[in-house]
Amino acid sequence: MATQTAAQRREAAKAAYDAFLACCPARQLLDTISDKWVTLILAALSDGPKRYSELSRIIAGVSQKMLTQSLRTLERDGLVSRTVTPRVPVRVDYELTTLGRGLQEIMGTMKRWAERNIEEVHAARAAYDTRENSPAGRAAAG
Amino acid sequence: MATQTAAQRREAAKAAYDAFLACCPARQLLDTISDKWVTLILAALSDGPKRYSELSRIIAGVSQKMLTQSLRTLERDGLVSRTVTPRVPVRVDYELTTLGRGLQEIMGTMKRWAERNIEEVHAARAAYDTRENSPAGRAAAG
DNA sequence: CTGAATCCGTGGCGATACTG
DNA sequence: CAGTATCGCCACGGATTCAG
Repeated sequence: MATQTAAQRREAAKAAYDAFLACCPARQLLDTISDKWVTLILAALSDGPKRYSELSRIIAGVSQKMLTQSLRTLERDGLVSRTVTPRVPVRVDYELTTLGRGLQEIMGTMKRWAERNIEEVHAARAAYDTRENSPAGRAAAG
Repeated sequence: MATQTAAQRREAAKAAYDAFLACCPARQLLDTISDKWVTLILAALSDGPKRYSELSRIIAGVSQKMLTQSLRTLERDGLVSRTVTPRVPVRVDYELTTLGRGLQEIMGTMKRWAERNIEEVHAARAAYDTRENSPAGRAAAG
């Protein structure tokens, strides 16, 4: 019998859960597109290839580090392609792959749902924030 | 004109971008569902209402803090409803709202896409990781 | 022009202890 | 049972600097 069932069992369950999540395709997808810069890069590339400096200018608020890092991840995942043209100042173009365009369609679906339902969410937030100050609001009915 | 065009212009652009993103419905949606625990809670509630302790047990790896915090956010956004039954030990049930079920459908769409395409992503990663060690791989064609 | 490497501040998250 | 409050860690992102 384990001397420390409580803490250790919980830890084991957590580890199992993490392992499950690490393998979960949906989780991996979310980890990708939940990145702020990734979504902006995909959007910026939606109307054709762009150079590194173009992306940097279009996305504006992004740091070099995050732009490069995000592009690397996207390239590694096969969502964008990277083309180097070795001129005097080197030129690098990034372009969506077929897989990347497929991902954009998913994001388009999400975008449409969000735009249809965001007002309801905002209304719910407003109602919640109002209710939190009134005492009887959160009491329940038996 | 401005003595510090470079840094300040960049800062202004960043602020404008942040403001835009703060209003972007798709961004808000992603901020919600990109949360690890939120997705698990929504999944756990997909087959009917659950009590706080049930959720805590089902999700296993979650801390009380994050479970409560995530549930509060979901409630505030109108995605789950919270019902308090004031017995001797208080009882609280959480249930998906109509809006929450709508969100689940979106997540189902994402899940299906992820499962269909995850192998291609993994293949791309494997190819990338292999290529990064070979010298000629990332050199370009002019 | 494109990118790698480094330092460092911030905040999210988990663990713990306490309450009604 | 269902939270709330507090603290510490550390991963993430930004700014900066160096390089090909």
